[in-house]
Amino acid sequence: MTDRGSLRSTLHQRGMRMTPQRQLVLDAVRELEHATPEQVCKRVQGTAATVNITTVYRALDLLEELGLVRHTHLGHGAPTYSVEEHEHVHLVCHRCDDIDEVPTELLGDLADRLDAARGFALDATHLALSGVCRKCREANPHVEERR
Amino acid sequence: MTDRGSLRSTLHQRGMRMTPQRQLVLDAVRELEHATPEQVCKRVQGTAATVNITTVYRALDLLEELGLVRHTHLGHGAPTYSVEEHEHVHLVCHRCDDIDEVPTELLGDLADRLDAARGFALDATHLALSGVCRKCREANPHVEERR
DNA sequence: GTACTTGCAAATCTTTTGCAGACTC
DNA sequence: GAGTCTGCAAAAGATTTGCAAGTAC
Repeated sequence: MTDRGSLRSTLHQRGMRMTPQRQLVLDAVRELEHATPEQVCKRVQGTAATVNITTVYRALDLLEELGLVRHTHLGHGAPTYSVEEHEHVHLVCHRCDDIDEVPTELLGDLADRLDAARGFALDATHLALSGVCRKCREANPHVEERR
Repeated sequence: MTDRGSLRSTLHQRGMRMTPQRQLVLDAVRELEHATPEQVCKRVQGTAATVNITTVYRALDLLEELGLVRHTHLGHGAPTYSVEEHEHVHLVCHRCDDIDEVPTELLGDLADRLDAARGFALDATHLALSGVCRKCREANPHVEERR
């Protein structure tokens, strides 16, 4: 149900439409990756200057409900949105705020272990792992400051 | 430098003091575990009603700078504070918002693998892992909704 | 015409900042 | 008396809500 046609009909069943604003928001999320609502709004306004941030929030909610985008908490406040297919684990450096991505396979059997230990179904892509990135470690090897 | 005496002298070196408000905030964090600034404030006000939320924020910042407390992003907005020694990985259920904790050892060699793959120094306690807890899975086994 | 969408303004919530008075040494 | 600490009020930033006007079918 990810292709354009079925998206339209999914919306239609609910009496909703794929409006230009919603399409622009979806496009912006696709293009930007890891964008905050604010950033998405800026991007959309590059094409259609009058689109309101309120509309962006509402569109993001709707698109998330439809399973087209998802949001990830990268720490320090702002959630970021990306398209649903964009599946990997995020690594956030809390020194420079850089975001790196690694395939979920790198987690190995962590999900299984959490399931076994606590019955917890891990959703690895929803949250980021925090730490210090290579660049920052090389720049300043001793501090392991946290934010 | 975690005991009361050296804390006092650390503060003193900076021309600062361990005021009743700061002590109350520290106590509240100790008692509550995973408390938001809001919750800490409520707790403190139970003892000293006039303490302002501003003071709580400032005390939390200071205590964090001193390495006595740390904050963790558990997703959906609010950071929560806990005492520094409180070291484990948090599992947040995004259905019921329940927080579970597992020893960091359960991550196995994840930290090593991230280091090897990306030179990333994982700080496992800073962020939570997100997913669905046992209770919610049993209550409603099919949905794997995200928040 | 009805129902959905949008933009705008205002409300809300969280966190930060400026400042004057109180307190400590 | 100098410098720190606090409470209050206001500012700032992010997100949500109410509502009237616009639009699609």
